[in-house]
This record gives sequence, structure tokens and C-alpha cells, in this order.
Amino acid sequence: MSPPPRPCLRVALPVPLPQLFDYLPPEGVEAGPRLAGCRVRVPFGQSERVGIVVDTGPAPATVDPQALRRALAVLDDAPLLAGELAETLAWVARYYHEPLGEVVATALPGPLRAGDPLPETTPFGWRLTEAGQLARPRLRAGTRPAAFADRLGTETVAEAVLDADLPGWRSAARALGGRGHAERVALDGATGATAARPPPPLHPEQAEAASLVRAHLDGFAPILLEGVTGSGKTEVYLDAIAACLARGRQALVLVPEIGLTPQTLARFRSRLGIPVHALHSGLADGERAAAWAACARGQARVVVGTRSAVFVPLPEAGLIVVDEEHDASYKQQDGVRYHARDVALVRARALGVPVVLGSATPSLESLHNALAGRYLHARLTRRAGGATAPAVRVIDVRKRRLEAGLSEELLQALDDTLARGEQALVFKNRRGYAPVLLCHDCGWSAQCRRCDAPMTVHARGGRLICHHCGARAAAPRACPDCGSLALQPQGAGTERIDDALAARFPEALRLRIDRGTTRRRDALERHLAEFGERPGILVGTQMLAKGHDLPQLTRVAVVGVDEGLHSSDFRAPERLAQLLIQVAGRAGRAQRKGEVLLQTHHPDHPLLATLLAGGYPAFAALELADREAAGLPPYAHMVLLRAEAADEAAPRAFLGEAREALHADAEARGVALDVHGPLPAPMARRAGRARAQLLLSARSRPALHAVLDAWVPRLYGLPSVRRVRWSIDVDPQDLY
DNA sequence: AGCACGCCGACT
DNA sequence: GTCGGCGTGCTC
Repeated sequence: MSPPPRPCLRVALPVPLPQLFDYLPPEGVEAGPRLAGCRVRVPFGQSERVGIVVDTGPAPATVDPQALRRALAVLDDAPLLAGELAETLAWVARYYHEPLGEVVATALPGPLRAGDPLPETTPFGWRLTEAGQLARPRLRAGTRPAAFADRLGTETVAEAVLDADLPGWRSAARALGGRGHAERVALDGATGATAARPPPPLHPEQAEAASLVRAHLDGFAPILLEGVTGSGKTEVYLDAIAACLARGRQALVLVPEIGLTPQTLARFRSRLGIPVHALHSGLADGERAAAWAACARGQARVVVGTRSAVFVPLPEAGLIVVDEEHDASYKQQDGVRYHARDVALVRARALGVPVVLGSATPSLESLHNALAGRYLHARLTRRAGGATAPAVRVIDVRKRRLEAGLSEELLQALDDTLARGEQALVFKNRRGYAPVLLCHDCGWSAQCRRCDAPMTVHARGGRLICHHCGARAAAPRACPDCGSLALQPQGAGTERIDDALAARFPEALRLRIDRGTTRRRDALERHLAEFGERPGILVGTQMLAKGHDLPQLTRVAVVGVDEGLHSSDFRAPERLAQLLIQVAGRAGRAQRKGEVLLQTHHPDHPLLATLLAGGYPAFAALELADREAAGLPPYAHMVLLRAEAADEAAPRAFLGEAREALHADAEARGVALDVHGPLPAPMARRAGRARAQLLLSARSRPALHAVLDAWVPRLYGLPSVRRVRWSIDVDPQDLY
């Protein structure tokens, strides 16, 4: 008999390989189940990695026992990933077909991924000392120390609250602390609780939705909250969160990238009366790790975060909310391509808590589930606070003269808005001066050298920028092909529209908002605050489509409708309808009646007609019927295998091999699978790299995934695999 | 993905 | 004669 196999650790490592790695435990450590979920530092090839112990047990026979190396150290006293979260991450790895180690690396904040200890999170607060109380009247009014001292008064205020209330408080705290006027104290128990602001009265629809959620706090329940823009969905969330907190449970709120504003956090905090923890990409690494740790220890009771916050530990979970659930930013577009809304649903089920999906324009996937009775469905059809829905006017611009893409009728409406002392928004989903630079004599147009895309004209026609790879060039003065000087910017982006408005309304206040003018998150806030409530015209892209109450905004003009009507992507109609509704929702949020102007060459297009006549629900019903007839999601399920390489032929070669390998799997299983490709990606070259894809779709999700289970691991060993960068995208949102 | 090992061009 | 190109193989 051979000696009993030595127990070893099965470790998931952040490497793109579809397997676990086995190690002997560190010297003096016994391998046992208590190590599962702990991080370990291990030697890997020539270097070291931090991985997670998945389980422990005898080394499998497939590994030569002599080849086993010894782990260097166990980094956690208690499992960092355990229970439901560990199960969810394993589900993500299986469902999205990514190595577990990569999934874990995606879920953990940077410092924890690198092996740092879980940071201290004892909450601290500040209070004035007796000397500080005496000195308080002598502080010069308007200074930071004075504001800090006034905020403290006779209370002890949590640092988390100060972070939200008083930007720059730390310098004041240091100054007063140094003089012995203020002191930092550890908080215990109900940390930083303040009086919760009483909720506003809910209108009947809100109350009904709120009681539906309250009735389902005891177990898993997916609830679609479909509420028109301005109907007060947030108050329903807040009611549900308050009920969840009252039961002593934690609440997780996911918001789109653009939706997480200081105002949102302040509103949540003041209504709930406790610190609200934020988790988003703008935080420093240490702050993210601290927020994660506070969740793990149950100190964070309410967490508001963007996509990756769906992976925070929730030992006492009571509720998950996904706001604007249709928003595309929930789908990660590189690495592990998970959809945070879908992960939230899986977690809610595993945790046995309700999950509220809120939107004015639900994704067709969620709507389909609600209509099929798989989700509870609450509707808010009326705007809160007496605001009425905006009127919609279609401007038919066929055969009309356009100035920078704007019709005379539209310009007159803007004039009228300014004359009444109100604000207007001109929405165009294209930044820059013009999307194309064209030679009027020979038809040449400026193309990016590294992408299959025209370069966008910027700086009043002076510069060319590729929006796909960032390449920049000076605009030529003469056509490089024929030498003609008749180079004309074709079409109009926000910059050109803004120019035209400046010429037409030289006196008017204007503000342009797009990714060119407003790179940073807080810049949007700042610009809008500066603009204030004075009469004027906003010009902007997507960025202006959501969030932000602009009470003086009464007219919204949409000028880019036609581009959206002609896109080939099957999700384009859904996106356009959502965008139109969201943009229209900007108009007339206060007491003033709003008007939306849709400028189009296709006033009779079925999408517009349906949307105008029956709103989003009518559009969605029609679109769902189309999707069903065409065998598209949500009636079928898709997986996209992408490949790209500098070498023109490599992506197609790799995908061809992948297709061959698939054939064997699918045939063996007798699965009805549609395979398209290898095909060039809709943008076949980007940043100098050739791109191609293979699209799989099937009516049955389990059958599709059964095929993937066998197929994806084999992709790692295909002959061409090292010649390309490849990725697998389950439930792709974009087919390019 | 990283990192080593391993055979063929333009440089000191 | 070397430094270094990236093709191929491996990572418990």
C-alpha cells in the first residue's frame, strides 16, 4: 500500500486558466476545511500570487505528488469569502465561464486582491471638548473650523457623516484637535445615527408599491417597479430600506455609474438617519477596501454602489435594490463580463431576500419576466408632486432647411422658451463638431488609420479625433486625394449645435455637457450648479439623459432620433425608446408643463408612432412580439465568442477552430444551437487590430450552457489560441 | 496572463 | 562574435 495522500489546498488563482491549483499547506499549518475561503500566498511559476482556498483534501491523482509546491502563507484568520458570497462567486464563474480566480479578483477591492489584511473599520466620530465649546464663539465665521465646530455642536458626529456633510472637514478637525478643542472618539453600537427625516406622504400608487415590497421582506421575491420618470420610485426604495433596517437587516442599493451623486447619498442619509456607505470607482483603493470590510462586519447597514458593489458581503442582508435596472452600465464590458442586475437576482435568491428592480423603461428581459409572472410587478403611472407628463410634438423636417441640424421650428421654440425665462435642453447623442469630414468634389472622407471608422471633426473643423482609439490629427486644409479645398464637415455634433445656438442667441446663457467638456463625475454637478435656474439652453449627450432635477427645464428638443432608427443592432430600438423616454423625462419636473420636441425625417416610423401613442409599455409589447418572432432575447439566449489580433487572419482562424470544436459538442448533445460566424465584428478593425466573432444562440438556456461547459475549457487549448486575444461574453449587450 | 527557454537577424 | 526578435510551453 502507498502512504495515505497528504492533504492539500485547492487554490483558485487570478490567471486566465480554467483550473484550480493544488498546494501543500504552509509549514506548520494543517490543511483542513476551516481554510476554505481564506486567501493564501503561493509560489506560481517564477513569481508569487494571492489566491483563494476553494477546498482542502487529498491531491487528485492527476497531479504528480512530487510536483506539489508548498503555499507560503495563509493570509486570513477567518474565511474572507464564505457562505452565500462564495457560492455566488462560484455561480458567476460557472455562468459566465470564467476561471474562479479571475472572478474572485474581480469581486475583491484591489488591496484585498493583493493580499493586504482586511482593514480596520472601527467607526470614529468627533466631538468638541469643553475647551472647544468655550472657544467656539470666537472662531471666525465662514471658516472651515467654524463650520466644523458648528456642525458638531454638542453632539458626537461620525466621520462617515462628516464626509458627506462637510467636504474638507479633516483639515478643520486637525486644527481644532491640535489645540485640544476637538477629539476623535471610537463610536459603538448605533454609529452616527441622527434623526431620520420623516418621509413625505406617499401617493396611493407609491403606497401600494411600498406595501407590496413590505409584504415580501421575508424571502426571495423579485419585484419589478415600473414607474414613469418623476413618479417617485426613490421614495418606494427608501420606504423598503427603512423597513429592512427596522428588522435589523442590511440593504444594498445598486445605481448606474452616472446616478451615484453626492445628492443621492445625502438624500438617503438624511431620510434614513444613519450613515450610508458609498462604493464606486471614484473611491481610493483603501476606501473601497474599508467599505467592503464594513459590509463584511455588518457595520455598514446601507450600501449604495455601482456595478461592482454587487459583490459586497452581506452577512445580514435584508433587501437589494437595482435602480434604473435597464442601464447598460450594469454589464461589465471587459474581463469577467457579468451583469450586476442578474448577479443581484441570483444573490437575492440565495440570501432569501427581495430584490427590487426599478426603472421607467425596464429592460425587455425584466419586463418579459414580469409579464410571465416570474416577477411581481408594481407600476407607478403618475408623476409625484402634481407634475404632469410633458406634451410631445413631432417636427417633420423632410425638405426643411436645417441649420447645424436644427430646424427653424425648433429654433423658434427655443426662442420662445428663453423669452419666458425658462430653460431648454437640446439633446444630440454625438459629441464633437461633426461626425464626418467629407470632400465635396471627390467624395473622400477622413477615416481613422487604425479603425474602420470615420474620424470625428472637433475644434470648429480644425481637428480630427477618432472616438474609438483616441487618435488625433489636424484637419487637412485640402483633400488629400484630389487637392480640392471643398472639405465640408458633414452632420452636427454637440459642439456645432452649440456654435449655431451661439450665433442665433448671442445673449443667451448656454452650457454644453458631453464627455469632451465634462470628463469627471463631479464636473457635471459643478456645471449644472453654476448654470442654476437662470434662463438658458443646455446642449448635451447621453450624460444629460438621467438623474438631475432641473426644475426650470420646460423644453427638451431631441435632434438625433434618426440615427437610432437605422442601427442594425437588434437592441437599438429598445435603447432608443429608453433614451427618448429618459430624455423626455427631463422636461417639466416641477409645476411647469413640459414639452418635448422630436425632430425627425421619419415622423411615421412605427417605433415613434407606437411610443407616442402608447408610451413605453406599448412599445415594449410590440418589440417583445418582434423579438419572439425573430427568435431573439429574451426568447433566446446568446453567447458571443470574440477574438482580436494585430494579424488579420488570426481571429478568423481561431474562431474557425472554435466552431469545429463546437460542432462535436453540440452534435454529441443533440442541442438545437444556432451558430453564426466566424464573422468580422461590425467594426472589423479597431486600434489597429482585426476583430471577429462567433455568435451562438439557443432557445434553451440550460442546453446552451451544457454545451458551453464542455466547449469553453477546450478553447484554451486550440492551436491558434496564442495568436489572439479572445473572450467569451454570455448574454452580450452589444454585438460588436 | 507572465515568464522562461530556444533558435535566427543587425549591431559593437 | 553578441543582444534580442517573438514562437512555444508551462504554471499545482
